[in-house]
Amino acid sequence: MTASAARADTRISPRKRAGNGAARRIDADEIGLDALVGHAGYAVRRFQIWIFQDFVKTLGDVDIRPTQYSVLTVIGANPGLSQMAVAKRLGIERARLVHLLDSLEQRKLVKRVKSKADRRSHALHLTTQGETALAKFKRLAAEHERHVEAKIGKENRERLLQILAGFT
Amino acid sequence: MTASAARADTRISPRKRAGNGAARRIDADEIGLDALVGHAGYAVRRFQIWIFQDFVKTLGDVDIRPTQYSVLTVIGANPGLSQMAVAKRLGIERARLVHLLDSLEQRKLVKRVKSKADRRSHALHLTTQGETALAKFKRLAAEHERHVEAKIGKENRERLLQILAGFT
DNA sequence: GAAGATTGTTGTTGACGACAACAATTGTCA
DNA sequence: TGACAATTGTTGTCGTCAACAACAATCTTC
Repeated sequence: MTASAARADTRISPRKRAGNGAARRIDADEIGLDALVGHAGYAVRRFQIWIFQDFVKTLGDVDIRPTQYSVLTVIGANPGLSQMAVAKRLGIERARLVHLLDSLEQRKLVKRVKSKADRRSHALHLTTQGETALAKFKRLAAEHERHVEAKIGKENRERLLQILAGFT
Repeated sequence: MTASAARADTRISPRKRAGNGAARRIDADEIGLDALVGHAGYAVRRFQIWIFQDFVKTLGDVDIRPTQYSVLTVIGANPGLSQMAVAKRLGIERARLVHLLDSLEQRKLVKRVKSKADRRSHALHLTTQGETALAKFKRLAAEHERHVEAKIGKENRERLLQILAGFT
């Protein structure tokens, strides 16, 4: 590929010409993205930021972040799992999970039970307090999910989940 | 919502029962996620991690990360933009953009030109070297995009871009 | 001309992914 | 059985990234 062939994508958009010294004020929404549009990664990143912020805001009162929620959900659905198993399932490094569990255990939502079968590992359980708390978190998470629906549309959300089902 | 109603989602899956002391070995792919499946944010996060890693790997030889690529693309398509304009357009904090541009300027891909019109701001331009480099980056990014197609399917990728078009 | 807003910069904080090293324990296999 | 390799939880470091806060220089507005 030659430089002139590349220049076809790189050429500045015709509707403006800022020049070297900057001329007039330019709004963010009139700046061309060119090749950036059409990149799945960029769209996904922006969407991920939006969805993340809405989750944090919606679960703000209970002070639960997405990763913490995923850990609680998996433990709640599979009591007795080891830290390794949870980390593998969620794609979290086991080193990172240590701090997450430290925090959740400090808040009395999770407890680490020394495993009889394998004395290296811990069996993870929700506390009673953790179970009732998780129930509340799930209600708030469902509310957040409705925000997503309102943003991209009900059918689009379901289609999205279907497309990305292989990554869960 | 009562606690018993919540327990319906929280109940452990019937096909295993780890108990409190851990019993047999459990593979990661047989751990139930329950409510986590059906959360758009979780699926998007996992997908975003995958796509990010593939981008970094595919553009590994030229040592360009997704954010750097987006900055170069926007500057290439809109020469003369201020740092504020680029930051706003890409949803990056202007404080963060400073370091990104420091790195790109050090690699002689971008130059900050003192603006005549507004002496507070810098007009951003690609260097000649930066333009030819960006052309190569775009070829590699296109290759990455083909990886995405191979992963989720051509039509699913296009559908995804369509659904998320509002966030770009 | 004074007051307020904007731009680029520096710094801090915290979440997060990646990696390396370590002790305790378990598994393997010669 | 005993030596060696693998696993588990932990600690630590490093770099990326979002979110703030503060600041000097400059522009805008009245």
